Amino acid sequence: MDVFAALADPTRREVIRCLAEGPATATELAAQFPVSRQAVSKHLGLLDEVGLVVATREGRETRYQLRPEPLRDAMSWMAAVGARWDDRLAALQRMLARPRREDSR
Amino acid sequence: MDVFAALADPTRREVIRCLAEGPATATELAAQFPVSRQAVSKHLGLLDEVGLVVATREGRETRYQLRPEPLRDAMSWMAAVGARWDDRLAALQRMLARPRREDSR
DNA sequence: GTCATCCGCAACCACGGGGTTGCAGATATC
DNA sequence: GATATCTGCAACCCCGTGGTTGCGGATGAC
Repeated sequence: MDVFAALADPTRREVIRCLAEGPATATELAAQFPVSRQAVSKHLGLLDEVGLVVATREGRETRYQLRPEPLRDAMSWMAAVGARWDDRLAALQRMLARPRREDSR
Repeated sequence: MDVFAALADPTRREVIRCLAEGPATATELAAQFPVSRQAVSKHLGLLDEVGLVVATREGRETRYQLRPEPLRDAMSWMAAVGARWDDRLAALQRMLARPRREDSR
């Protein structure tokens, strides 16, 4: 399962959107979704495998936190593909290719 | 089927990569893949539905051409999600949000 | 200690989608 | 006109996966 496949599911994208506003547990997230806690938990497990999320256990609950780095990889691929067809994507590609160290957050 | 789902399949991504180097027909593409022509044709049909590709019939063959606009939409979503977690993604989001008219090549 | 939560694991189901093969239609080529 | 390509449509198979339910194990509250 790669990043694109992880982003393919609408529920998963919504989970990501929620996590973008702050860390949360599986049950908290499941409360705002029409699916069961187990389903959300599965999605979070997938997102964790791909690296889009990190899980930290605190007592009896585990908080999930967004990790946007894989998104940059995906965007890099897209920018590279579209670079020779779209000037703005070419500009984005140059931007993404430029390595920096003071990255995430 | 949305753009992310379209990008989820590795074969489809490879097709897109090939089309980035120039238009091609289904049979031409199938020649460089381990799958049948029909499979490639299906993928091209999907990519057409999503808008990542346009098909133009010339005589008895149909050429497929890349159309990178949907990629920008996808990148825009990702940038928006990661914006509050990553400064560079925030910069990209500002860049993608800026509307222009002299777009796709 | 007892009870209530929160969680993960496992089994199970249903559906979609990637792949194949086969065939019929349309277009160049001779 | 006869033939060879190029294509699209349809039927079919199989496996991955999103979803469910049920259960048992940890942890916190009383």
